[in-house]
Amino acid sequence: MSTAHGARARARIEVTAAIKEAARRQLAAEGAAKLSLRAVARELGMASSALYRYFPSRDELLTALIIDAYDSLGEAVETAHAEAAHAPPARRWSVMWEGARTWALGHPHEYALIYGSPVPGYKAPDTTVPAASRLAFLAFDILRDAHRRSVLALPPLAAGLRPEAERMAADLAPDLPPEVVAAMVAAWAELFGLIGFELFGHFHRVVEDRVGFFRHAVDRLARSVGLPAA
Amino acid sequence: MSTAHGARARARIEVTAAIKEAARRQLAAEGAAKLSLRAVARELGMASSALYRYFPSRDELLTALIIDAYDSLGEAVETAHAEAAHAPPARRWSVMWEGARTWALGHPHEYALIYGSPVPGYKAPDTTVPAASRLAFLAFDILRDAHRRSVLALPPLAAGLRPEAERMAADLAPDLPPEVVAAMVAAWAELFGLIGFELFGHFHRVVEDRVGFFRHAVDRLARSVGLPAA
DNA sequence: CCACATAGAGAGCAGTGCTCTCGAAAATAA
DNA sequence: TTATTTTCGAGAGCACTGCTCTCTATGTGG
Repeated sequence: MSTAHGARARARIEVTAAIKEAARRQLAAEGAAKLSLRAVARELGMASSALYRYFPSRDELLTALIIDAYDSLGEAVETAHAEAAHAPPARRWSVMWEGARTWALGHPHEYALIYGSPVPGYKAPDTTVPAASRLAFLAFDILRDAHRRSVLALPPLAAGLRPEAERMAADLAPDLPPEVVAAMVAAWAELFGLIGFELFGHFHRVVEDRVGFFRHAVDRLARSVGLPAA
Repeated sequence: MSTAHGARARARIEVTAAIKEAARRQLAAEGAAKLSLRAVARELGMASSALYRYFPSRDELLTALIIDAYDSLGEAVETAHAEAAHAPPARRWSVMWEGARTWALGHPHEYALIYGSPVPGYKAPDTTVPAASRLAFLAFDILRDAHRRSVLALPPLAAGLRPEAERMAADLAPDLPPEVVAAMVAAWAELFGLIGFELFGHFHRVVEDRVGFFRHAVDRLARSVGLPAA
């Protein structure tokens, strides 16, 4: 068991959680750039040096918050999707991406942390990969459902890209057609492009009906990955 | 004339340019987070306080760099596009977006500055708008060309989004069909989603053939805005 | 019980953005 | 030309940052 070897181990995970909680509050309020270890320590009433017993550096704390943000997004999307879990694939697709957008609008700084510019130098530690994959897994699950129901069309695929598409399919979803997997990866990036543009102000004075615009794009991208019209 | 009222005014713009140049070097080398006014001053051999005669704050310096980055991107894309200026619209479309991607890969930190997460609090000053619009202008120009040649198809448009599309068209490109304008805005965000994902490492271990993948997406998005196949 | 590992405090270092004052130099007015 | 005002740069200083030490209590495993 990794739980409660004693009062000390228990205290450690409690303090770790408290640090992350305070840091997350600060992150949500001021953004990653202004997240200060000293301020976190101050809020918790402890010396700033003591914080280094739990996180060896500011970047490590940020990495922990990044993983949490991925999980938070994944959980929010899964929750939003749950009530449409038995709906047709196209509907599930819409619901999941609208869930993603809603989470992003509600957690702009967390979103910026994971899908904006990488904060420190350049490392995206491999530890973030599993948390980051939750969304993609759900999307592939929806596509698999459509495939099973034989309502999944094959998106066009340039001949030159076929080997790459087959490689991606083998890695990500061997039971789906390569055309679909390649289209899905593109749609994935494009959807976060839409969300990011809205969130970071690039639609300022350009798009007014944000909800309608996003919904329309989600629909179009659904067809681009082979899903039938909603 | 705003030029050279005297040696003083001339010196001022020279020093201003030198500051921006040093700052840009530091930005390209270390990223926006590590851009330090004191380091810039040190590099120029002047007191850090003297720098405040030229830029009232670090954020103002960053804003200046943001505008420069937009201009740099716009110029790079226009230059790349120039040699295909008389090619068919679909070819011009491909060339311009590949130019955008190339610039982004060559200037990752500048790209992060303008299309990544907004750096300070949240303001995207209106002064950045004209520089930021150069790309969109070029894209609309290409679409206008296709429209004039009668090779521009009408993308599908949900009935509910028509008013919004008409509003966008009136604002951005009154001589283009609303369906095209709406599709173009979406494609614009989606293309930067693709570029950003590649640049920020989200395609790590997912997409290998980055060039082919991007090219394919650009082609697909060309058709999504009504351009004929290349 | 005791040696050991651990958590926390406090001081301190090098760095940051930014503000202030003060002297020199340039531009302008008389 | 002389006098005045504006501008520029330097230096000191403030409050803050991340991070590294050393030192002292305090739980923990043998």
